[in-house]
Amino acid sequence: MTPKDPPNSPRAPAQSASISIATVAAKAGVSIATVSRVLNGLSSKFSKATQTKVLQAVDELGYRPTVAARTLRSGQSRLVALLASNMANPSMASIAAAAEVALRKSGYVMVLCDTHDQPEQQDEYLKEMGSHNARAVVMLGAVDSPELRQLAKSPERIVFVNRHAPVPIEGERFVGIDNRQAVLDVAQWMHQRRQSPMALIHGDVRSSATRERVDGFVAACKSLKQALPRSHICFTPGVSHLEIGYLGMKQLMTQKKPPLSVFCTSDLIAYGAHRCLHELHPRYLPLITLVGFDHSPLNDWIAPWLHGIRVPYESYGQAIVSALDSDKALNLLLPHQWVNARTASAL
Amino acid sequence: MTPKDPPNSPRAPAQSASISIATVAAKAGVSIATVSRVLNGLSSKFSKATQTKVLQAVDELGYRPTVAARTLRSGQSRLVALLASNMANPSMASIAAAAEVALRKSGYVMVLCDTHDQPEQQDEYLKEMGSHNARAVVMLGAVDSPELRQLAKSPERIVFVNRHAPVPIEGERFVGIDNRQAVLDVAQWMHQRRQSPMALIHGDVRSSATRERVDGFVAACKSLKQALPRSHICFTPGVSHLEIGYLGMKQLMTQKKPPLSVFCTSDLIAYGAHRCLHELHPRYLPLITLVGFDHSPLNDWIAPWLHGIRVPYESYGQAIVSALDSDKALNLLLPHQWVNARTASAL
DNA sequence: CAAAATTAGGTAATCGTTTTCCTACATTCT
DNA sequence: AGAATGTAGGAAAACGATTACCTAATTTTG
Repeated sequence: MTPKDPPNSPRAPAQSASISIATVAAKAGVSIATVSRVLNGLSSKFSKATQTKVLQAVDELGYRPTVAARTLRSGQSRLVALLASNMANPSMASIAAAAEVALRKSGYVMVLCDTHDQPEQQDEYLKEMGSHNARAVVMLGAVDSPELRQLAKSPERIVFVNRHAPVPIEGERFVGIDNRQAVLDVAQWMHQRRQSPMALIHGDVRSSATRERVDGFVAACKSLKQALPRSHICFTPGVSHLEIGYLGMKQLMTQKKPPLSVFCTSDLIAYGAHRCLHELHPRYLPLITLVGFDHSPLNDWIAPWLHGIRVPYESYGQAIVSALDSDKALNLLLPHQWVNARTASAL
Repeated sequence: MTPKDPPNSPRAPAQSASISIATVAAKAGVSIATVSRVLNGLSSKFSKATQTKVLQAVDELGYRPTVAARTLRSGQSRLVALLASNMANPSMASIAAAAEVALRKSGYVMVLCDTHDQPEQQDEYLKEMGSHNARAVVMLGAVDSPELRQLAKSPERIVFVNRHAPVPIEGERFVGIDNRQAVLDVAQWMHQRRQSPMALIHGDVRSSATRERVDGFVAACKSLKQALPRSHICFTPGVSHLEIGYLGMKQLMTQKKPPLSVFCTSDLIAYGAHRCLHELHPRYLPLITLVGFDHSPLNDWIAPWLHGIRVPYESYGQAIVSALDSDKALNLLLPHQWVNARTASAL
């Protein structure tokens, strides 16, 4: 037997005098349970005097509850995962930034994940968040996947942003804008300018947001009796939005009558279209009106030639929190806004 | 005594058949401890046969360990916090995206926090991450604060990116580029073009990265015998980089001899300078060479007129992980690159 | 004024892991 | 052959909170 106990008993890994709820309880002269109740605001369970004592002890010790213990016991955490389909897109980054601030203000902690629009990645993250007991998942561009369908059974734990759920789910919490109204605004504005022919370059319609914009724009043109031939609707699958814009514009310029105004379903597409004109058809640059969709704050600085719909990304944060805390289905459509280009001619 | 036990024992809150390590142990016919050992790769503690049994049970049940329990017991988590000083800056967003991918690949989970460059916010986040037992904190633009000094005592738990620690700390893990060499490259390039006079618009020098760029550029000019009068060095405190650029350029254009080439210590500053020229002095636009610093991928599309240093943000992710896993101080300087503007004249 | 209800707070079980002891063989060394 | 070492795995003690249950004192009610 070796009962000799060396002076340094390295039982705790590296626990430098970690203060737990027990420390607080001892200092305040109450039980652990009482401390917990005070901290969780379980009123009618403690007196004013006790509360003061406890809070003072907490303050003096600089105590903060261990998240892991709380999560383990209660089965709930303050973690909220934001699954974005593509963080390279500035509009997603804007939403992520806004969400982070708003979630933080409501006491949540945001975990950022980039799914790259791939179901496998998305599932991996969803599982991961499950084992973290995440309070909820904010889907910023969801794709269909097994885990998502599984999770959809508790819709209060998902918020869909911009893009609707890939399969209809009951009790969906949604945050976005009224795409159909927005593209109607666009079509009317373009129609009034009488810059025919018009054209459309769009992204992948598997995204509900893009689908709404495309369908809505086509329908609006029809109802305005504004021509929009098939040849003037462009989409290139499998490439980035920037390239979709570039290739789309390139194709449009081969038409007999090149368009005088082009609606792009995202700003990135419009950037691409602009680059194409700039590189290949600089003389057309001042003649062709480009209309985008998103209008990130950076546009004013680096794309002053771009008209478009401004999506109020800065208010998405609060909206996401509202959707999260809602106890029933919610379809939160935030107000969009038409924005004229700052410079008349293309830069 | 009340030994009557009603059929429904609602002890567990809402635990819909949650499978724990015990479930796996039962299914595999081994003890809980063994399952844990297999899962954690504690070899020489189980046989090949047992391993197979356990892994099969895990697979069949789709078991995933509860993170909270693991964290609580071991005192360590896989959480890594990324504290960014300003997520609205695209270069920060790039780094965040790259870091997320690399951290994920190494089994970490990234939590994103925006400190807005404020010490109080930073401290709040640092405390929060403490109570989450975060494995480490990645400081993307640190400011001095009490908690940071506290945390600096365990330097293996911090990685500084781009901006060095506000106070010198022993064993600092750093990831960035060689700013002095980069601005030397810039100065030489500008000098060779003989587009005098030259000017400099810079950001807040409280950031070590900016300070290195400013000092380095001034020193390089001196050693090249290239004039750079005081009046051609601009900085406006308290506003965004975009505005720093705008106001700086505006001021420069009031000089007797306006500069023909301007170095901006960040791309955003260059954007601002460009907007100023475009709005107020369009005729100078083709004459003045703008040089930026960062060169986000978007530049090729929307700022083809901009020269500058390309910072390899996409490789920051791996570098951050290396710094994190390093057992000693580390100063990781990634290779930068000079990039010419894609278009000769300003767009 | 007795019964009922409310308030205040302590005790101990519990969440799901990891990890420290053990024990029991099997193998290798002297 | 006996001792030492190594391998395989079980039992049970943590980790630090939350919360169900209980008791006792106080207040309200009929």
